[in-house]
Amino acid sequence: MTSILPPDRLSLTSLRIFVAIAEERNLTRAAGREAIALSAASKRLADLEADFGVRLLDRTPRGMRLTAAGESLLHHARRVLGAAQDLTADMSDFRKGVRGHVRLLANLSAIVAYLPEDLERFFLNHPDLRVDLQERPSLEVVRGVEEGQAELGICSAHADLQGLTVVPYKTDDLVVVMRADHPLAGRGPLAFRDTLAFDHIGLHAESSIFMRSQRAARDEGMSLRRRIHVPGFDAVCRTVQAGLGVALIPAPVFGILGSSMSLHAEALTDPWARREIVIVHQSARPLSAAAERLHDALRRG
Amino acid sequence: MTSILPPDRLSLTSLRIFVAIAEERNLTRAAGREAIALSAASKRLADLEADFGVRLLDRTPRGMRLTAAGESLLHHARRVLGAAQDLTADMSDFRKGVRGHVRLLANLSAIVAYLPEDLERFFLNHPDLRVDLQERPSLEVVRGVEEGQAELGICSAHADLQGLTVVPYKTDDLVVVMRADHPLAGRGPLAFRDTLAFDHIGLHAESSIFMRSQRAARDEGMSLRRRIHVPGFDAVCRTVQAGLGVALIPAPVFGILGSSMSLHAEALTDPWARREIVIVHQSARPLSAAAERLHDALRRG
DNA sequence: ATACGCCTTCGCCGATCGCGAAGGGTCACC
DNA sequence: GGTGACCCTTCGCGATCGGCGAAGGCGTAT
Repeated sequence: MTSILPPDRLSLTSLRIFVAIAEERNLTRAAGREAIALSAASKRLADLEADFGVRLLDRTPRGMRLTAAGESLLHHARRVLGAAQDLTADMSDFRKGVRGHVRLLANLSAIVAYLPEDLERFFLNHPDLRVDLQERPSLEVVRGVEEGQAELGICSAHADLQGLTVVPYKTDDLVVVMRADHPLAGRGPLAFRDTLAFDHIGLHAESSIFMRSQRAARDEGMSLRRRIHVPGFDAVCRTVQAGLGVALIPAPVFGILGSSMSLHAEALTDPWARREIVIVHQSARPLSAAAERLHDALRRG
Repeated sequence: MTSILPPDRLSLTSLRIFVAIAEERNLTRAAGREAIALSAASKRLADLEADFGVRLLDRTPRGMRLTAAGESLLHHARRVLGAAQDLTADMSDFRKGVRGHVRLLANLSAIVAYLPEDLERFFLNHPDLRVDLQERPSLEVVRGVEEGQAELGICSAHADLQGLTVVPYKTDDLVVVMRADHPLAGRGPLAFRDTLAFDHIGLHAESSIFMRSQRAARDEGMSLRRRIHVPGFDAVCRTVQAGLGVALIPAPVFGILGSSMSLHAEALTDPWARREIVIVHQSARPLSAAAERLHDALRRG
């Protein structure tokens, strides 16, 4: 039974140097890049191999080549170093006077439409707090909060929310954006059905807007003509501007992006176009002081 | 401009000890637990605080209490140490003779229905390879492969697969499971519509089976009566057995779980009940030798 | 007041780490 | 087939780091 060597004997410096060697495939260059003597780098590598009992690189006359074990270590080392990097970055914030940190997951609509102003106001009142905001599709927001990756989540209300505390955040309405010269422009509020004759520009396939509209198309007994998926509402709008089709976006997003691009929007009359956006957190664990503040601020926002 | 201190000055040992202190909220006990002298633990903690320039714990006469910065560090430290743990575990495999490691993401259906036998056969031919298998909903399988978290993915074919190389893996058919005394039992192949009068037991909301059947319900102009979501097909079957409703599961899964639970299954006639399951990987990056082997084995499986 | 629990500081010693120098391969080019 | 250009490894030395136990400060309990 070879006991797994405790993570102790492992040094982040060695990992960093290993990554450099693996990337450069050349000890000399790697040592230069890491500002360390060639001999020291060599020793660290040899020690790693000795500790793990595994050859990590095949030495060739003109450099080094990763073994399978080396490939695996490279992958893991990057993860470890990335996590360490995040750690120091956060600590550095605290040193600069930050007094609290909240991890927040939110869907793209919320990030584009509502969070900027709400967070701005929040930071005015709490300059000493910081928010780590990550974009996720609504379903993954829920998962992330359940798993404790983040304390707070913002997502559309239709995910499976049991075990979480839910408070309403915003209500938003989807609108149809199109070029000003589009046949549908100026016709007033539209039924989703009316848009099905045209190509739709969508976010990535996990987005709740896309899933929703696809379902709605089925409900109409038709299928959604989606010509392209692009990342981000700005890309959606530019694509619409290019005349590739129409798109569904939250009304506030149109207010931000659409006007400056001289696009046109019509309201959508279907009931599902009104979406409830909520704030969620684990019911079991109490919120940190910082998260509590943010939660309050968003709820009142 | 305070430069972020490089991850170098960070020692995994210090992090481990910090975690112990934070958990025990008592230096003496933490030092005992980590088998280190009290003085050494104290010094490591002091050094951490000095390096980060931040107070991590408030000293009270009866122990220690985490500050906000300490809470944050605890979170990060756990991540870093977890990653380091994974690293050493994998390296330990290699030392024991493993010659390759493949990270594989798959949806639950594949994991339950097909992978066990295919992997068994694979390991017979390749006892020196190892597979890290993680369950994800199909959409996240795709994301994981795109982001390089795993080399190979197995998912249903309907996700957005551009940029990935796709080969067919299996075709499976969904069946309706129910208790033997259920009204629908023994009526022969069913249309999904016929099941809508009864409660449905579902996997978590991200599962493609659930999303699919919900869409199908809409297509029928009805809504799915879902009484409960449970994690895992075994839980689904037990819930069905308890008489809480019917459920859709892949036919092979019924073969494995259903019979021993004296459940009954009927085929589903709707065309969407036949699902294509595929193997995907990044087209851009070449597969490692080990992944190549697994890919071949699964494809032929 | 005394004793106890909890943390910090200090001085000493052994282990670790980095550096430069020396060494030994392979390949390319005369 | 020598010679030089690379590329990596090994070795010995000095500096630094990290651990240990002893001594000390501080608050609380008795």
